[in-house]
Amino acid sequence: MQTPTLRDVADAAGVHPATASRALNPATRGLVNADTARRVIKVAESLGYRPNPIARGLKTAKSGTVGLVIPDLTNPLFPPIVRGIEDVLEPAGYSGLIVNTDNDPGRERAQIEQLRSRQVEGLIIATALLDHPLLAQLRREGVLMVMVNRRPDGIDVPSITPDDATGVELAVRHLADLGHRRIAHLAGPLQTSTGLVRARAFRSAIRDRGLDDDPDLVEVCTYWSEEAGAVGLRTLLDRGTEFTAVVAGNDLIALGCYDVFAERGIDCPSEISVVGFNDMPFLDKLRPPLTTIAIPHQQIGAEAARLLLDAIADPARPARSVLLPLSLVVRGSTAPPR
Amino acid sequence: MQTPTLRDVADAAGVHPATASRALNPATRGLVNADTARRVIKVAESLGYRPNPIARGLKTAKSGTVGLVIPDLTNPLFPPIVRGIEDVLEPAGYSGLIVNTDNDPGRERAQIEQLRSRQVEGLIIATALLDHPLLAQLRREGVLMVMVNRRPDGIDVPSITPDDATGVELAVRHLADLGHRRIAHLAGPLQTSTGLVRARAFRSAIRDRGLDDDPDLVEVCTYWSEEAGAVGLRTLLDRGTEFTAVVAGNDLIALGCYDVFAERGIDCPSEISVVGFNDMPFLDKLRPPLTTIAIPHQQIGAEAARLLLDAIADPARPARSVLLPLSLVVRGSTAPPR
DNA sequence: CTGAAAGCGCTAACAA
DNA sequence: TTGTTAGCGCTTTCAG
Repeated sequence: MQTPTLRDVADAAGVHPATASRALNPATRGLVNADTARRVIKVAESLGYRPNPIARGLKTAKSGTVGLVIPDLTNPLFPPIVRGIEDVLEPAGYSGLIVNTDNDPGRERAQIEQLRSRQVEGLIIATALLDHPLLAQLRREGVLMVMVNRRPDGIDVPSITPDDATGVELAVRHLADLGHRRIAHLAGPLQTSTGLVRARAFRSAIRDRGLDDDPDLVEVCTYWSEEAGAVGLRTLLDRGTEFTAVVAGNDLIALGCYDVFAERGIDCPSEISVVGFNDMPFLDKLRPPLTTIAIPHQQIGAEAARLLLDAIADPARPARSVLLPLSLVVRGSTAPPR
Repeated sequence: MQTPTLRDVADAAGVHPATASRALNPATRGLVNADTARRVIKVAESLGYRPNPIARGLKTAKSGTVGLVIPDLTNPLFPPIVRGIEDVLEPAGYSGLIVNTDNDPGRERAQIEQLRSRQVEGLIIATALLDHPLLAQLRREGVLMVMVNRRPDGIDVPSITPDDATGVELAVRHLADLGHRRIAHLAGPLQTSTGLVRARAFRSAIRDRGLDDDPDLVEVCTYWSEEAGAVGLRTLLDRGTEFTAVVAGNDLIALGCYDVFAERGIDCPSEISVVGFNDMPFLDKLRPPLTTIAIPHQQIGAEAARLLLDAIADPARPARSVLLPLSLVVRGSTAPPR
């Protein structure tokens, strides 16, 4: 026999399907005679009954799924976020549908379309969403959304982002405490909100501490990649500006610095200290282990899921946004200047 | 107006919903007058009609989803696999529902239960599934499955696994070619099929090439972890057995070796060469960059998804199993013995 | 080639 | 407290 339906349970328990439905649903169980309920539940168990959420969804217009829109699961940034999301979705009876957009606006659009047709109840969006109009349109159509890692400006969507400014501040303070006065910044692309926020935070952290605020100490990388980081550091070095430490826009950019160190025979940390950003896995295995700012990715995911679940429960509730605190992880790539 | 239904389209096109359904479904479009079909399609487009897979699923008993059962998305092994899976699922109109089991048999059982109630059409299983009976039961109940990274013995389920034996062979050959004669093996836990297969392959590769086949050269690690790898190497070293190279059960174990090298002032590769297994991300950033065996994780995922899709299309087709070839990535941790 | 009718499994009024 | 009825959006016989 195939998996039993509600009808089978009802028949076996000698009640009407509607009664069985009420008995089996904790929310409506109160409407049913306790004995009957018990009996129905027992029968359901013995039959191995499993409710069919699809059928339920058809009726209630709730699918019990949410869409997770990420650029690329292969980017080490995202697995912990997704894990955090799943961890709160699951106990709530929800499942996440993951799509990878590779940051291609066309795919993004198509994938979101897909998700919507699958009747997801909301979207957790971790992509850059270059196609800003899409965001606005989704909002207009009443699609529930939470943005991760990115605060959409000019549009009222709940978001959950790391407190990048304070993170940069942490890095600068750490270096200043070690005695560095001339600290460089290899910024990420300024079109990305992260790149911009961090670069701005860097300048103000430098100024706040009265360190050398020299525009030549900032170099903008064209991508968030090792290659771009290497290019950036080379430019900085070739410019002849003096500096004893660099705050990298993220860990990948810091990794690019390592390449340049090897290539030019520069010793880290004795000649140049480096601080990364993100705390990717295995950074502690590098020589030297990379000092970096840790982002609580999993919590970010968890928080995002909570926000979305809240929005689903009460769509009218105003959009909250959360800023998550970061922490400094001191390893071997930073030391006092010599 | 809410998202339009098939009825809306039919009304607007002046046809019966059934006709609209036929026109919109490529598979049944032939049953309909070409002109009518065109008209319906046009109307559907202009209305922004999106079919509701849930409703369709209710009727056809197909959900368009498959379950992905993995231990922990946070383990760098799995993201590429999942990505590979998604990449073939998506164009086929399927979505993957991911669950993390943390290798807890109870959770695994519950999660699979969950997936089944969500009417997944099949399961891609990447966990150890310690609870072997569960596997057998699922088979018995006709659940379509594909195993990843693990060949279930004694049970007829399609699987897609890396060709570990040849991988180990590759590593041993590489070291032998460099001139090593006494090669050690830090095996992964022998209760895991991977650990066992690799350890066996090691012995036979050694014998095949006429190298020193000394049981003292093999040490079994209790986990697939750095810590266990470090412990293993220390044991090997303390035993006093001579060796100039080690084949690690996986990259994490190799990383553990790096720790011991640092701790005992051993130079790699001049004193001891190391080969890892897996080619995790960022291995090229280590000092020295780790030579390792690369597993085509993404292809594994893609292949697994294809297998499952095939099984869904034709459940009667006999279980195929695929062995994927590995490759050697030579980096800086291997050199001729001195 | 198209329409009518029924039903997938479940839930939500409404009535009894 | 329980049963009746209807219907979510779609597909699929079966007629016409």
